[in-house]
Amino acid sequence: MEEGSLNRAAARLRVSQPTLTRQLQAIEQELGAPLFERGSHGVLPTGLAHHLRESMTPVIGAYDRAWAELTAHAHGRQSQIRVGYLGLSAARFLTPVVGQFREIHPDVRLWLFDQTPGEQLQALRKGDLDLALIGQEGAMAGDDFYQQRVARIGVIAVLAAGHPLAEKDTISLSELSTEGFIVPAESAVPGRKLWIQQLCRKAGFSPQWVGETDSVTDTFARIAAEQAVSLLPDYLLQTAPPGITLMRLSDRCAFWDFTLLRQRGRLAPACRDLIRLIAETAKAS
Amino acid sequence: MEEGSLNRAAARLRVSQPTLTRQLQAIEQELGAPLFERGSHGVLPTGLAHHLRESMTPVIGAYDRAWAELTAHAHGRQSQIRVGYLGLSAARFLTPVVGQFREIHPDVRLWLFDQTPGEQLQALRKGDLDLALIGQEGAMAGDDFYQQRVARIGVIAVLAAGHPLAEKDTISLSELSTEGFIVPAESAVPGRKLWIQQLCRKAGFSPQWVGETDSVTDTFARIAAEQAVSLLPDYLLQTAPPGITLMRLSDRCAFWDFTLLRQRGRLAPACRDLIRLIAETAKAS
DNA sequence: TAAAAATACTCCATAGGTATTTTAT
DNA sequence: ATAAAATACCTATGGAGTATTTTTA
Repeated sequence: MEEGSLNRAAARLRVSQPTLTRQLQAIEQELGAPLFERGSHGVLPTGLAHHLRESMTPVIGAYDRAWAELTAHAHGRQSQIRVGYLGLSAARFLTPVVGQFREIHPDVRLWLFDQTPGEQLQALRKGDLDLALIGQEGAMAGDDFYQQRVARIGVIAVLAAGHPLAEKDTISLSELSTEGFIVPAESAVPGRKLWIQQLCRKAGFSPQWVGETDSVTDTFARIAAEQAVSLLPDYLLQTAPPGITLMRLSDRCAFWDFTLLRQRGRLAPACRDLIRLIAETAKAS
Repeated sequence: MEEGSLNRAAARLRVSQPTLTRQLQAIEQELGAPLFERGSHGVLPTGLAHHLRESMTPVIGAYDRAWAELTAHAHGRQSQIRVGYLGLSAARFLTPVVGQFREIHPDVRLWLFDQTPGEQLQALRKGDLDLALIGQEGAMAGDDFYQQRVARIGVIAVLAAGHPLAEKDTISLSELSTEGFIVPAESAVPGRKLWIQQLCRKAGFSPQWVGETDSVTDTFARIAAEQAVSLLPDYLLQTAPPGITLMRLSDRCAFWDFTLLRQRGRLAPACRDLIRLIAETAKAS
């Protein structure tokens, strides 16, 4: 269209004139109507040619931009990192890190998403997250993602305030062997039930399940109401609501691992730095 | 990504597994980073693969929609017709046609653009119009577009109200041979000057130019001020402002052709119908 | 008749298939 | 040991080039 001549256009495109003729004929045949009218003066565009240019130019532009973004990403120059975290817990590691990271990589945008472990895993699987700061539940991800332990923390027992054991100074896991356990639903906190099960087995008993809940709040409510018990990582120690007693377990083998999951594939420098900062902060705390 | 296995994906895509492996390797090499991690369990997508899908899906969608629109157009099923017209004149032909057209093709959207002849030609060249309802200026388009005469109308002389000739009952072109002519600029009304020149030559003289203007209003103003003259198509007969006298020329060979220009290429049925309606209306008037 | 596009014909690159090997669990 | 991906090797199609013919102003 710009040259008005297949010969000139072919020269500009570095192909021979017959080649361009054939390419044009192929498109015209596929479309079912001519794109140019030919004459001894050259070629003149039809209305269809104008429409083709009008509608395809933005598509090609979008493709080029997308491809450029992809190659940049592939070469480790990514413009954003999306991190999922568990509001109640990870803020402890994450908050101080954000500022440090911004200093090292001011041009990389950091997105933080406060999500339940279940949501984090789902987001990782959809590709909506690059990193997930997840708890013990990370083990559930199996080999779907790269894992790295960030910190190992203690375990607390959740008891109704009026529970006999709540009077004691310390508590060990085996003392809970006859209690009824309540766990969050698998969809909300995948692997929590399994983790409790494994802890109890190490303590020599098998837990007795009396119910599933949808949230931490709900768990507390039912424990208070039904005199049941549960186990939690100890970052929740300060959050006991009225009617609930939280007690650190004395067992040395009872722990909870803070895990960082990341998308498979090459690790971009910016992402590597972020992970390093998080790990250092976690180790220090 | 959906199958989690090159074998299954290859089966779904109706190609062999080695073919898919090679295609994947080609893209990975071009990108510079792997899209999948391979194992004896199948393949698992990297973050890059998620990004690729995320960014390319809308591009492919846009391409498919654009191509569908183009093939529809190529097969004569166009969803719109864009018509440029000269407000002062073409409304006469166009207004009654719009309603009739809507009855025949209720699904085809009609866009009407009030433009000067110069703008119309430019829009046609850019592909922004499908049809242009243009005056004598259409002849200037040469062979760039398909032409069709719609109506042949008379010519009027433009005189200052106090001009000696303005007193007469009729006027012929040859009586203007000693007058000074004013024409709109070539950019605004291409070919107007040439048309007047040819008319005068038929009447046996060569016009004397005394100026160029930017618009019809401007032309009237300068004619009134400088006692100059000009020629116009007779659809402007009723529009004489104060201080200006418009008189129909008696010469039978002085006429002005109303021309319809259309984009090159196949004529869609809807467009053909529209042109037919315009031609019929013009003939009747 | 001259400029431009279309065709004829040839060649080679590449995409695809089959058979086989390598790898990882 | 088995399932899955990678490789080796071969074939055929299609895209590109050169030389030539056809077309039209």
